[in-house]
Amino acid sequence: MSKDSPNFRDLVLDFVQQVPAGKVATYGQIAALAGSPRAGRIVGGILSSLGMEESHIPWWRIVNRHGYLSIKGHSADIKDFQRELLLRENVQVNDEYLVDLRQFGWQGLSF
DNA sequence: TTTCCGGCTGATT
DNA sequence: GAATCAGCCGGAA
Repeated sequence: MSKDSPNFRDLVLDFVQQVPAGKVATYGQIAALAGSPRAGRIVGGILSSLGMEESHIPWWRIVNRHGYLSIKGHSADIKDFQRELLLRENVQVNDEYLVDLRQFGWQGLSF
């Protein structure tokens, strides 16, 4: 791997940080922006690997294509934590950990 | 180095 | 809408 070439990881993190508060983005969205529309799973893997250390990255604003908090985390309460963070940003999350992408989907970039 | 799995997505059936 | 297939890139074994 060349270190002078921007990896997917770096690009993904950069885009995730550009997600405005009160909005959520999908893995595919970020992946597409990073250059690979099918690499959504990589985005998930990256965010999970980051952990809370990279707190400057709003990983909690990343949900899957259905608006579901697909985060796996190391604890079963991680989703509840993410839900609270989103609710605090005026993002409605129901009991199923589902977000209404029609309303909060981040479509201010490619859409 | 190779191989396999995975927090996904889009297209097709 | 649900099920299936293939492609994407990274990390662990």
